[in-house]
Amino acid sequence: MTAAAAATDVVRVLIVDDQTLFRSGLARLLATQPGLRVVGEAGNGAEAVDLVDRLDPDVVLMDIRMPEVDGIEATRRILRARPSVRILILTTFHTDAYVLDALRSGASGYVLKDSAVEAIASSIQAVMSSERVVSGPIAQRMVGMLTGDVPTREFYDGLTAREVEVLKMIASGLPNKRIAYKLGISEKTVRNHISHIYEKLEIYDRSQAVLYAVRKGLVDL
Amino acid sequence: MTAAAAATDVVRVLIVDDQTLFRSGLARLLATQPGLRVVGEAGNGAEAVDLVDRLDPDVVLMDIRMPEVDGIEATRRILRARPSVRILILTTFHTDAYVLDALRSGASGYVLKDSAVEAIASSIQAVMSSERVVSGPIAQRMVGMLTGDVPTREFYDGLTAREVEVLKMIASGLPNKRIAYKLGISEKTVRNHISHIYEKLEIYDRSQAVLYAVRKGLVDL
DNA sequence: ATCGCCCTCCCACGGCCGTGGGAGGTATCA
DNA sequence: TGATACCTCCCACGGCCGTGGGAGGGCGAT
Repeated sequence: MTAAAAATDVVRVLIVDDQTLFRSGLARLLATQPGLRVVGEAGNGAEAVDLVDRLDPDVVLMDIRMPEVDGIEATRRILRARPSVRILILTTFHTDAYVLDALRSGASGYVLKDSAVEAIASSIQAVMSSERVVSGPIAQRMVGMLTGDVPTREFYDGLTAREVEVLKMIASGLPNKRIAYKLGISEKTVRNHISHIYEKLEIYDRSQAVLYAVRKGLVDL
Repeated sequence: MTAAAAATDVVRVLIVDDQTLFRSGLARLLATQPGLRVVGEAGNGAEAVDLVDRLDPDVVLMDIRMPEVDGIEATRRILRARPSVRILILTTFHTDAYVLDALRSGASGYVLKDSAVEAIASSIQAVMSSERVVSGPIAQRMVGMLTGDVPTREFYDGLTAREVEVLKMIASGLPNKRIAYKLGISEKTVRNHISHIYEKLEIYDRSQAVLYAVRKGLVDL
């Protein structure tokens, strides 16, 4: 199947992004690149899953943040149905927490939206032949987090999984009491976690924690 | 001058956006639209000012959030040098506080990035002939805020200017004490403002205020 | 001129938040 | 088997935060 695609030497690409302008502009740009053919466009995750099934692309260029079904969930569903499809994440920032989740869900790599077309094109070719592709400075570290057994740590300045969990809730505007209730632990324990978070992030209060979380993409806006 | 452009019946367009992929994709798309010619692209505000001077476009498609010189400052500089140039703001969200500033700085209108090419094209034609152009639901309200004398109010759910000022500081992570100091007022007064803010926004604490501000684009990330 | 809105300031109170230090349990690693 | 790190819980304390109600001055509209 993948051999058939390789035989014709043309990579079939599906573009998924909720911004119409960006999506169709990218389609137009990629059409000029040799060895690529844009076979379709989708505006959300659900549509993407459906189109993959019908169009049988080799590579899916996938935006992460989308209404309804986001890129991560779409990646999971697509790979569950068709493990041979390569998925390449499109993202605006390299400090996006969702990129991690997407890669963990089986995406083959990610590229920044602030790239030249040629970079996208070569990344597509790369994921077709070899392994993972990442662009941006902290790329190596992120890959290490996935291939190596180093969990999520270190990307969040040393926060433990539990602490990240608490931080997310803080950044959703929840008071300590409800965080404690939701996690099924004491409120005192929550406060301990928070103290440790502040220490590691070198901040002083709740508001700055919210800002940190927003910047790291830990919360939906 | 503008008559000359109208005579040749082709609108000269300059595209300004820091995302390379989006920028060149849009250029490619607009090239297919009749009556338009993309004469150049700029990746930041400074470059935009320079290119307007050299390329003499009729309309500038301007992104707001850019590194270095942002779209608002670029709009001001361009219009100061060439008042006849029409500037059309490109934005992702219609709840972007910067859109207001941009329109106040003399931009002729704004369009959402999530639009079809045809919409962009017709908006360009519209600003060439007539007046302001806005897309999206709350469009009318925003225009009213500019043409009418209604200041910034109502866009921020009824917050007064002072309250917005305080909210911005909250959203920067400042404690009440420093907010009071910076504004040269008592800390008690700051607390009063904050209580009013909470009441109007129907929220309960600081964290949610930060989230509101972030969503409204009141703070830089 | 009177009403309403905004900004300013005060007192007092209760609650939430963050810190300090201590302590017990469970993993993993050397 | 220690050592280390994590998660859990406790007590106690001080400070910051948000609310209540009250009050005065300024400014624009009716």
